[in-house]
Amino acid sequence: MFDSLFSERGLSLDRLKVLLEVRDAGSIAQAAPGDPVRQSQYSRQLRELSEFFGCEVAHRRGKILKLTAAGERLAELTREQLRSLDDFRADCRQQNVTFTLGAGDSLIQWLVIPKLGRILDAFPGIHFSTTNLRTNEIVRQITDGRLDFGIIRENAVAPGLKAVPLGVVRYAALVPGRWARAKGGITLGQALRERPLATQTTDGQFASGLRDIAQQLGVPLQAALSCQSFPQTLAALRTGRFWALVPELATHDLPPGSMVRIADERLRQLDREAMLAWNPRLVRVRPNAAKVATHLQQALTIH
Amino acid sequence: MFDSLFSERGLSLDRLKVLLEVRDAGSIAQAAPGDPVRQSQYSRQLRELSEFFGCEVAHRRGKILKLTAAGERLAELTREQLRSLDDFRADCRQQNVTFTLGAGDSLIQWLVIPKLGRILDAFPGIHFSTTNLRTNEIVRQITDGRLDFGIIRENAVAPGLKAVPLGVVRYAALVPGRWARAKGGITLGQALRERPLATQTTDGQFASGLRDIAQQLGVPLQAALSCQSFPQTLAALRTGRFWALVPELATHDLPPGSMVRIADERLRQLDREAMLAWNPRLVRVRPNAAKVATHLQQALTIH
DNA sequence: ATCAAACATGACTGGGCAGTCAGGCTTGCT
DNA sequence: AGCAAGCCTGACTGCCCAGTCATGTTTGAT
Repeated sequence: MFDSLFSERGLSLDRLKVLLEVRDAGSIAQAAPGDPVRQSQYSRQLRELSEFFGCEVAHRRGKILKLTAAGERLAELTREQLRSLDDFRADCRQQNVTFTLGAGDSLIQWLVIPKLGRILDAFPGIHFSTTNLRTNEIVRQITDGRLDFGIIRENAVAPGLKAVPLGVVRYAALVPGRWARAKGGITLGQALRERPLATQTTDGQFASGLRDIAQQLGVPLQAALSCQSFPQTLAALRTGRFWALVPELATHDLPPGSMVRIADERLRQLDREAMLAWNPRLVRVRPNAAKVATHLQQALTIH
Repeated sequence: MFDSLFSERGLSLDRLKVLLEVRDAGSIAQAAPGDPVRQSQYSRQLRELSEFFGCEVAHRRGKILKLTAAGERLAELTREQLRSLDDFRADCRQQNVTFTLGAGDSLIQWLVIPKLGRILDAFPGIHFSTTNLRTNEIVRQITDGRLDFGIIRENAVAPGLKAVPLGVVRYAALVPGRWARAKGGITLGQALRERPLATQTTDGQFASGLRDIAQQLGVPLQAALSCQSFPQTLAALRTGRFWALVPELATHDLPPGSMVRIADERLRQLDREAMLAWNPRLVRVRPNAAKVATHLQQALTIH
């Protein structure tokens, strides 16, 4: 199909553009004012178009070159085509101002959303859509292009993906302030043994780490309240009836002094390195994607 | 205008055509069946289109590549554009099956028209349009592209034009048969001195040559009937009341024996070399023009 | 687990073309 | 006649890209 258009040389978008420029300017000289070099190139390119289409697109009338009727038609046809391509490209770029970002629910709530304001300030017209996903699903969707960015664990980065570190996500063990004041303090072991625990149970790696800690303390792990997300555990904590383990980032949401933090080095076992990941194709295909990635890394870095 | 389409690489008609081929075939593998070399090229070109437009035009779904919605739109847009260009080109070629040929009236009547049948047989679909013009006007119109071919004098060929010889146009002095039979023959001098002459007076060079001959014979030149064209002089000859000088080619139009030819070597001074001329751009721009030129030369050659 | 199909990517080559340089020709004005 | 503007053409260079070679990765079927 359309093979005859490609079996001969002489047709190119550049040449068609020159035809359009000459038509709009009125002559080669006016299309390339004071530039004999471009003037000679334009002359040649118009001739090549004439030879390709088998009709003159312009002819000399005195000193001045004028487009023929056929040349005028070709120029208008070209204008429509270049406009369509330009509009299509602009449309792509318009639609592609929304970047999608997947992360765990708590990271979205306490890391991403608080910082997105700064990112949007830096990129007027850019939008984000966040998606609450598990790490393995994030990896899958980034790989096949359904997700632009994701925050995943360091050890989940797949080959082929680009990832940069965001820092360490830490967890804090909090108990209601009045519990701690009544007893003059409470240890992690005491809390696990004696107090009702509200904990997030859907994150396999977190749950596994918590089991390890309980085992090290020789204490059975029994959640009084199993929650699906850390925001839910924080809500439980606020009732004053439970203690909880929550991301360090979430502690900023609590009134100062309302909770007391249990200090225990074993909690470091729950720490995880968070990475911002994306598909390298993204930055090749999408305008601004590389800059957005850079800004995301800066803004989302955990201190 | 449209500068952004040309300031970045990655857009070309070839690539757009590949997109269309992949869309119509359903996959790269089907667009390039059993051809890993073209398969890898197509893959690359689709990626370059994606990078240029800032959106994926295709994505991998399992083993198979599928065009995205954007890719489908771009493919359809491409189809329209290539069709427009193809139609425009076909239209040019359709319209440009008419070649224009200018010559003197007598040459058109006695040389061109009788031979055009053979030319048209060789080029089905080709048309001619003849125009009665003077040599200098023929030269002018060929030069600025308003005329495709012309039959001109050898000494009128302008630099820049292409010309091939057609042979010598000769002129014959004919008198009504009964005049010659009554006197037992008649010389050119006698005819000029004693008999009413019908002659063509608009061709400067011919008239000038005739004056020269009369002067050589010491006879005043007085045309009894001044005609604008040789067909008119032939008509006058047919009345039996005039003798005339007409192109040798025209004698084939007369009934055998109706006229008697005056033999005189001085008539050779009226001979002229006829050339078929055209603008070299014609054969570059117009399909078939080179072949048509060749056939014209062969068909119109004077023996 | 193995294999073939489908696609992707690195690297290289040669041709085409944009861009450039130099100079010439034609036209129109003075 | 002389000159400048507008256009044309030969020739050259370097870059881009189509085309190619080789190989790798992913996916789906067996």
